[in-house]
Amino acid sequence: MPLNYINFEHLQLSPSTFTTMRPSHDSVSTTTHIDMDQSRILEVPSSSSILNQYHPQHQQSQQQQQQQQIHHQPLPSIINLGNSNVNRSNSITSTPSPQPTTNNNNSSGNNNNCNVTSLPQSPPISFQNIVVNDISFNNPTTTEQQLTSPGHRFLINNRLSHNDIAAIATQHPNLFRSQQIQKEMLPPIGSGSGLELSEMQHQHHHHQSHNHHHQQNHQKNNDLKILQNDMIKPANHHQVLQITSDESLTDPKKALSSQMNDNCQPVFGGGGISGNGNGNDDSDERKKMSTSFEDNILGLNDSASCFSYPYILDNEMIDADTDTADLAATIAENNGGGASGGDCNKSLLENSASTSSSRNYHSLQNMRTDSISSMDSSLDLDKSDLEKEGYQDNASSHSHQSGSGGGGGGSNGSNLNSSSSSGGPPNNGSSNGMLNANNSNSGYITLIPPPVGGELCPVCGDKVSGYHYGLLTCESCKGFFKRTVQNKKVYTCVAERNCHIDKTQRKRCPFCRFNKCINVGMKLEAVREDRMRGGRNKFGPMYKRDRARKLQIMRQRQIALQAIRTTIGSADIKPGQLSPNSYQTPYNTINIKQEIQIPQVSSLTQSPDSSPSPIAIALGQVNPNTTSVIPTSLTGNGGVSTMGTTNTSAASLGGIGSNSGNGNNTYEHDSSVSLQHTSNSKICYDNTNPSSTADSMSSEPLRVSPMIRDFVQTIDDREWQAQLFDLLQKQSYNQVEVDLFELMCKVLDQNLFSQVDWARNTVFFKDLKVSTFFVLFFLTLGYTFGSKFLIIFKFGSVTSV
DNA sequence: TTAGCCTTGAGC
DNA sequence: GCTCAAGGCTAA
Repeated sequence: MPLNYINFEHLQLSPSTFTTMRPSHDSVSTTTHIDMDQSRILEVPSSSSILNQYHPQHQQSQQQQQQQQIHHQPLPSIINLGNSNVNRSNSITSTPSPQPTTNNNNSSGNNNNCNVTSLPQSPPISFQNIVVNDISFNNPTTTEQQLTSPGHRFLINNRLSHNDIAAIATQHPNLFRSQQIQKEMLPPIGSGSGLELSEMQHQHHHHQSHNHHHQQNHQKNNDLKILQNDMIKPANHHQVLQITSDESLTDPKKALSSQMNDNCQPVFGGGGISGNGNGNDDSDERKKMSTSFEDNILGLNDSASCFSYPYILDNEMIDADTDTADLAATIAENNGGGASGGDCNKSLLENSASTSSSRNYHSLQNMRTDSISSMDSSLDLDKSDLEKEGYQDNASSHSHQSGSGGGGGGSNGSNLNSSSSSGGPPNNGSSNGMLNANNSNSGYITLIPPPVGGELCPVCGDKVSGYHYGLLTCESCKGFFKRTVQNKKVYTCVAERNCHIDKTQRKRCPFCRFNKCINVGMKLEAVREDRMRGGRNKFGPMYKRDRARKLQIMRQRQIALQAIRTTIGSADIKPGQLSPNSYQTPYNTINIKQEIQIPQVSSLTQSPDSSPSPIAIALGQVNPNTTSVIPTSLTGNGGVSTMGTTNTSAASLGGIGSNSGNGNNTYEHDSSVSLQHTSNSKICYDNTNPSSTADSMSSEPLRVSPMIRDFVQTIDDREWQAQLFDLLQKQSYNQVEVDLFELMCKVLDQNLFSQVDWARNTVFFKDLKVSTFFVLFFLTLGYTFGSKFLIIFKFGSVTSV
């Protein structure tokens, strides 16, 4: 029996949609209007919101007044798009949280996370929630309708605590060479970049009826509505929504430039909202679930029926991300290729959050070269391979074993979860989750899997209990998400909608919690409209691939790390020298950790691991609002031009510079953000048009941080430098923030696998057993790459090498 | 309302 | 038959 899903595609706007729950306390509330004609978000007192709904003229009048009031304001962050399907004569009204009137630090652990808080003029950096704008893609076939789908912005919860950052700054001064950056890197307690969701408008769509069961359980709740448009209210009092021009819609770079302006804040306003009177009879008004990317491409289309739902979120972009990742995985698998580098063992990081399911994979895909492919194919182990070597997919078996008797030994002793669960730091050596160098006769290299139980919920940091609604979450967030969606609950944040959500505070602000759920990738459509129990849904294959992907990524990274270890010698690198004491993890904890903690981020062309890291953001490499690379320029010779700074968000974030010193930035080349324009049923992907990337790359100046620049400049190997440049160019085009360590790992991986591939096919090695081959190879590699490793560790603030 | 545990059932 | 991600139940 097909499962039924909530369909977010077809929404109807009705007065009831705009009914909202008022805050429990008496506070000032405002209403955000999105005037699709004027491309503005306006805020008026909420008391008029309903009136506006029934009296458009009144609303229009108010809008005009508001516009007059705010016209003097410089255009702030421009992010969102309306849906072309929406009758633009309709003004959409939402009731955001009350405007703060008093100052109350609410994210430092006090018990009231929703106290009214004043809005700072320039919100400080928060590493709790970072708005990441998704990257658009250059697809000339994208229709306007597709392009006017929700703006694709994301929040990533990188979960670097303030203490983390402080520790990093202390122990890795090289990462914080700029005093300004250091200053910015230490966010004031209680600060937080708000999170805002882009939303879209939908028209009510005629429903398709589907036969289904369990209709008796439908909850026909016409009163409770989730006004996710609450989320769209910018932190700034006078945010302006701008419907991006057609030009910007079709050109991600121009879209970017249209979205950035001098008043960029860590929080952006959202776009249009959708409403649904929800007067639908669920039994009759079934809707065909929107065709997801996976449905179209991967043939996973379920004949799901859905009911309309009053809130529209950016879930489809998350779908797109995941699905794209799936596609990428599929393509890679079909090509016999895999990925280089990849994730590290998550359980190394006791405090890490859950892993992005596909993030690293994408980066690996970007890294892949032909020379890697053959090697990848040899390393591309499927689940059966892993199990053959003693690995078990603990996501499914919850059994963690080291294979082949290597590592820490025993059936469970070597997995990192054991060390993690014991409260102590992970073991060093082969049992610490890195590659187990035990080369069995089969040629497989034993790896130690990342236990699901060791991962943390990306929403609250609690223990993950499994895949729930699209990603690994804890049981409580699963239930919370389910209750919210099923019951169409309306939440209101009485603070700034950027409440910190963790295990201890997750109850305090359901609005922000749900917001976070959405932004980390929980999928609304995974909640069954018909409440049917049991069974599987369409995400099953995605979960499966995600697991396999993680295993593969982890494995490849471990191989690379093992190469480093073999080359340099593990005795020379002590974990304590490589990571903050607070984590006691080997290798570059900072980057690995951040990489792990960044949850699913939607992307079509960018790799998920391209999400800006907190370090990078703090370093000014990216604009957390826009995923933009701070527009320093790197030429092929490593030249940098840092132009004048302005009061852009980048500058406010300690950015190195901007591309314009006139204070009137257009960010013409700072093409970090564009809206990922999709619609539920018409998702446009450009995976088949690599030329567009190449074309743009050739004309696009390279923008990287000074640290990256220095790194590249330091390399004396021209070939290697060229490779780096190529990578930077690709990532720059793809709006990918270039993380230093990630970059180094990628290059290292690329070189490693290239050399492995080369060596494997040489007359000297090809007849050797795999195990023997690796031993000899790594010895050779150590000689060849020695200097490069030194460079890497030098830049990784490892001074003892 | 939350969150831990239980039941269910499609997919393998 | 097993897995596991859905929804349901219920004590707190």
